[in-house]
Amino acid sequence: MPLPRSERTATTAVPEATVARLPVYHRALVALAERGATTVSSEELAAAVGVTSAKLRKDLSLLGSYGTRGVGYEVDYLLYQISRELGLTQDWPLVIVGVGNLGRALANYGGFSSRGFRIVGLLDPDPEIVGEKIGADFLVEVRPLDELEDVVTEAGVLIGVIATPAHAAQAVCDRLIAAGVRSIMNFAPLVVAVPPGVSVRSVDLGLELQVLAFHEQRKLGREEVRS
Amino acid sequence: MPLPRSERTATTAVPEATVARLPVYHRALVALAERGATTVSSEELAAAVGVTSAKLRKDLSLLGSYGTRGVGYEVDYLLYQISRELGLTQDWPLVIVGVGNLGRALANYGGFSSRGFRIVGLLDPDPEIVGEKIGADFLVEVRPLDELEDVVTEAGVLIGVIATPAHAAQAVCDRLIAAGVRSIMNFAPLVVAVPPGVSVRSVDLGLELQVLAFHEQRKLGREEVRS
DNA sequence: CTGCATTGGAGTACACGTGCACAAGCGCCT
DNA sequence: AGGCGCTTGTGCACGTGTACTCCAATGCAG
Repeated sequence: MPLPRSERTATTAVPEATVARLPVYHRALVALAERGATTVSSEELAAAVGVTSAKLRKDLSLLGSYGTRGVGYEVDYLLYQISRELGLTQDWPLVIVGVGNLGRALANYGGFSSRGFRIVGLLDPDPEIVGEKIGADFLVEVRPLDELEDVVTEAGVLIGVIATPAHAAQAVCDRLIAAGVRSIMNFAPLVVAVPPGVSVRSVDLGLELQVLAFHEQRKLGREEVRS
Repeated sequence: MPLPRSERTATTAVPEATVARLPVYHRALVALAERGATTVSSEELAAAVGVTSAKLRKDLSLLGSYGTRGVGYEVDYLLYQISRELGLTQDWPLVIVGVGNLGRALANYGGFSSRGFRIVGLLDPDPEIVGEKIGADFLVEVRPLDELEDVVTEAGVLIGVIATPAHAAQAVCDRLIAAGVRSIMNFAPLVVAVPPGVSVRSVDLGLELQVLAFHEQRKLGREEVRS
């Protein structure tokens, strides 16, 4: 939704709204594959992810004509195609800056490695944390914040995760970009400024709750009126 | 975007897209207030949150005509109005189910209490974790999962947070709703099914990264073509 | 091999959200 | 007291995304 117009590649033009849904399809397909399903109809898959079947078909048709009429989509094949489109078939090294509670949660989150994301660096300024080994599978050692540029350069990191307090976020963001990172995942509760060409996605945990509170308040208001 | 049409209240009709931006405005205004600003123009505030000034003004005008022409918006006053609209002026008790890394991160997240959210229950099935005291300010004790219904009922909890593994999420969700919860914040990587009238917001950490990977792959593809 | 039922894919109409531009209103300065 | 400049608020047109409908392709059964 941010994403300046110029950024939108004209090559195959997949709408942003569709891109946002592709990972959801991917997730649902993985679940189906684990359950042993070989084929799935647009109707079934749509129900599983909570969209209409028409939307699902339109989304998938943007990627190509995978799927056979009269039968549906072959789970494995579709899964591969979506993975390829999302870039999940290749290896994405990433760094996480800030090893607080959230940083640890991210480092321990199992859903990364299975999707091609590999944590190659954990960085924190606190000397007490530096040296600590974190992560369930790959034991990654926390390194001092000063080595940020080294880690990024050595491993060719293109994606950086900011899990620092708000006051440190912008500085970290600038350093990441200067070192060569071009996609930022920001968990700090502020809008980070980036030069054009750099993608940012922000997730603010408190922000999501506020949206829920808004709807909840509306529900309460309506009930009062009704009574 | 999910949200069935019938759900959209006709009372004052604030578009969903605007609701999603209000917390961002709120956040920026808090930062401005801390910096000592008394008034702010739509241009300034828009720049701070990364939207156009027209969009910002239109959003704010939906709430009412706060702000004086020729001057701008009074920070404190606008902050109060947005807070009220979002329901941040009242107290929202909430429970967090699943005290893993993410659950801890949420429990320790400082941004909740200042926005009216109060964690009244931490629940986990693991006996080793039960009894542990978590949280920086309010020391909340982890209680066994069986007491979910008790906690929800006693404190009148309307908002529930699911921070469990995927396989446990749907069952927890059902129990929360049965106990009286009407808004679900879901961090488990799956789409939870809920009856109509219940709001759900899902945040999948891995999902966001996949969107970034998609854009990054597009950038790489374009560079290859160019060279 | 033929007919039928099923299902993906394309085309179309509509609604929502966005950006632009202008008018209305407030405060300040002369 | 009056005009001038600044900023808000809003009507309108545009583009994007979504929902709906139709059609043809395809597998399966007889």
